[in-house]
Amino acid sequence: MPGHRSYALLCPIARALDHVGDRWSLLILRDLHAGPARYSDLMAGLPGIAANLLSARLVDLTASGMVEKDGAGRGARYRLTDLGRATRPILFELSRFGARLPAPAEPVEPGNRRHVAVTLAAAAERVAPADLSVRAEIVLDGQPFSFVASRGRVSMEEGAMLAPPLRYTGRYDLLGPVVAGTVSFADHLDRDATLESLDGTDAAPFAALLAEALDVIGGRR
Amino acid sequence: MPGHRSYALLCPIARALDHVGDRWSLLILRDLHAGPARYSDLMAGLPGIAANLLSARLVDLTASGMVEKDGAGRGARYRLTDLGRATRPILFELSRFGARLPAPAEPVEPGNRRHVAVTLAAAAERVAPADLSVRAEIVLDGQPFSFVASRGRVSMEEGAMLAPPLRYTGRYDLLGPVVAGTVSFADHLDRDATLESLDGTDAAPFAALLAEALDVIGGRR
DNA sequence: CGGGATCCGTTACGATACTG
DNA sequence: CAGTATCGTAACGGATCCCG
Repeated sequence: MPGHRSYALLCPIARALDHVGDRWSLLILRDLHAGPARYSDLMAGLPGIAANLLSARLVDLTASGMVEKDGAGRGARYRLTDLGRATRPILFELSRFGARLPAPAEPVEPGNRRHVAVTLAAAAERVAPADLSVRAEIVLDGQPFSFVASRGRVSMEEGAMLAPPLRYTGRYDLLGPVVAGTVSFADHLDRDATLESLDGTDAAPFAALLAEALDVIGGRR
Repeated sequence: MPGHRSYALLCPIARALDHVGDRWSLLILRDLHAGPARYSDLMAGLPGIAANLLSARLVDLTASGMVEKDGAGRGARYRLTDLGRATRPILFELSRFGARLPAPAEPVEPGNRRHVAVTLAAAAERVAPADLSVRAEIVLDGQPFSFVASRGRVSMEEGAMLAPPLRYTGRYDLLGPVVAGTVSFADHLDRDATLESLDGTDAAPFAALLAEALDVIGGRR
């Protein structure tokens, strides 16, 4: 709510946009869905944002009760509250819609891969069987995430996993054709990525879950 | 894409926001989900928007392929394309999130009730059995909508229905407590609204669908 | 050096007035 | 009725500076 430029309508959509509709707000939330982050982590994931804007948005989101600040000074971290986590379906649907749109001519490279976490976790949760339990590390362009599915819930947070049973290693840009449906996930695993079992666990259920999640993102399920 | 201030990122969320993230864009789409509308209809549903902004947004949304213009001059109408209709899940999730937030102190009254259509239709579709067929007129604050559920799909468009089998008549503001869960839908029908069968059709399935849809909006399902 | 705050030129927004 | 034109104001974006 910067400068109190509010829609002030009865409609819940307008109310939501009063809190998350400002420029950068949803992208900041997107990054925070990958776990707590420092100011500079967020800067790295949001190419083009001005420092004052990031500050202002973090203040706004905190005032709205969606973000909390842990600590102060050098090691301060921002994390989502429960209300902030409730934005996941919004981000997920934005992601599905965005997948239908043509890619921009000159994409800027973000400095990290945090942005994939929301989309992939939410998509996987749409198709995860309630009786499936998976722990796996996902490494994208060298950046590790810990992926956990359990009782129909899926989370994906930035950071290496302790003793992961499974590990997917690949490049973010090579997932694009899989999402678009022009390359099958099986072919992707053959040619462009690796999926290893580190303790003998069967990798097939995890692979199937990823394949279905990418179908969801691509709008094929 | 006003002034081409684009996020230009690889992330599909950023790509989506490049097309629908500008101020007013999602609220314009929201109104158009209730059916084609003239310029002045949209102005009435968007209190506070400036005329030049509405013009500019309609141009942007048309350029993005989400909106089409029918006719020219006095009777021109704007309508959603298939791509524009694909924004419904985004609006629906925004609506569910907005329902969790405190209502603004001084809500401005919009000049029409078009904004309810997306939310109610999307919510009803979440719970509509595939074998349920319902045609009903919904009149909110005197404004009629035609509500149709069939084969698991639900639509709700502004405008009176031809020979409706059922008719719900009520006030928008009195639905708030039902969404919030403080008043049951049954009590709402008893005290605050009317539900009539105009040709002997059983109103119960329609009532049950509405009740469940309001639960969905309120986050209880 | 990370985590911001300050300053300033540019861009978008919002209100009103005006035109076909 | 359906917009366009104008203009003051507010927000954004980049750079620089400050503070621990």
